Amino acid sequence: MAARAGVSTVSEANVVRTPGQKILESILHVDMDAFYASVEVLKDASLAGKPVVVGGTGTRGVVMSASYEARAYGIRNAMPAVRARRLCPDAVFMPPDFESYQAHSNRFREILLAITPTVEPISLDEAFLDVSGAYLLFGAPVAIAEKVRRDVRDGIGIACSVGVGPTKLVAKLASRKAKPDGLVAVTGEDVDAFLTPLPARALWGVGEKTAELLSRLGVRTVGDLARTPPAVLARLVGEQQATNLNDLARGIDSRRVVAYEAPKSVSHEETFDRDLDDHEELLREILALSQKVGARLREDGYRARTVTLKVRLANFTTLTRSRTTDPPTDVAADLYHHASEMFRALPGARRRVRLLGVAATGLLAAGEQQLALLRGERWSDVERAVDRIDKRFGLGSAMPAALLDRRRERRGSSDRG
DNA sequence: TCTGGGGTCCTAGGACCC
DNA sequence: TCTGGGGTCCTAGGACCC
Repeated sequence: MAARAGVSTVSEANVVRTPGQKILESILHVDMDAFYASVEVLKDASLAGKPVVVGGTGTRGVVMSASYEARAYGIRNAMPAVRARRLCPDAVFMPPDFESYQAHSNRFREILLAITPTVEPISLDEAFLDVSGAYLLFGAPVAIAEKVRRDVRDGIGIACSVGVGPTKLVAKLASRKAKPDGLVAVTGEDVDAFLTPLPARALWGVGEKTAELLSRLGVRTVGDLARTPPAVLARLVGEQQATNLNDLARGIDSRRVVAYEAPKSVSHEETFDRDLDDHEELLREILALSQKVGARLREDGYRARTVTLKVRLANFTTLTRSRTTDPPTDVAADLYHHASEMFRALPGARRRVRLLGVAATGLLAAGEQQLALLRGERWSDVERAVDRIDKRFGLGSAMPAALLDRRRERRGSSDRG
């Protein structure tokens, strides 16, 4: 892997403009390589050089991260675990350790913030940087990209790949090309040549379904897409998406790097090891999910206007039901009240359920709250007290009596909490 | 091959209001 | 009597991203 480092680097001379001229290629996309798997190797050095897979330890898991040694066997992210096992029976399968990933991610963010405040985290292991204001301190974008790679490797011990470009899309695609452990910079005049040959699937917003629709039109590459009139595209994918795709394909992407955006929803869901059909058991799961969502809302200081229940049946069909509440709430008892009512109202009782989820949307920050908190105050106080107990004695120290059975049932099973 | 969990965004129809 | 137009909100479903 190390042998590939820096292979595709475009020389700095291509990027720097004469003084006074704007440096256009100032967006960096930084992406740590095989992040979860790399953290597991840091935690246990004996895993180094082995095929390591995070996820897929349960009966229904998918691969969440695979080391490059595992990828050599054809193992990919989001692949069902059973298939990954078949491809490489000797791979080490690890359950995810999100606390550790979060800690390494915080460190990652600190390293990036030491370069510029304009850091937009995309996930735990990935971020955009706008370094147009960092020239005097750290030099041209490509020099900064090299510094980021050094700092991340020295500070965390994990390799990362960096893409440099004039837009988010180009920077993102450049970092993908740079993987693993590399750096690719694309200048403004090279954007067309860079984008045109890529498969349409590479673009943001083109997934499996859209790629299939496009291929029926004979559209396979980004270049094909750029040549397709938006009106033709619109019949397939809708007005908005058509304009969006046509712009991206021609290198037009005006999205800025935004350091912080308020969350729009908070949710928890769980796929069960086996399909459930017992009504009481399902209601207990809905209560447990409501508890988690409520705790998150209070911790982050939001109240939700809308509660959504998600139910995936054994045959994978997915139903959602949502309800807008007045006043907004951060109280788990309220979330449960609505979610359980919506569950009971579903047609066709006694169906086998594969997954349940509870989501809170229409979030209002504490500052935006009206004074209309007349209902729910009592429960809110109770749950705040539970939050304090959890903080002192660990999550789950205090819980509704209805959940005690659930906890006992799960002890000693696959549940590690 | 048999499909996780956390999110964002879009579409489309219906209700409701002016 | 047989039918407006626009705006906004709500709900259900689905594609997509990491």
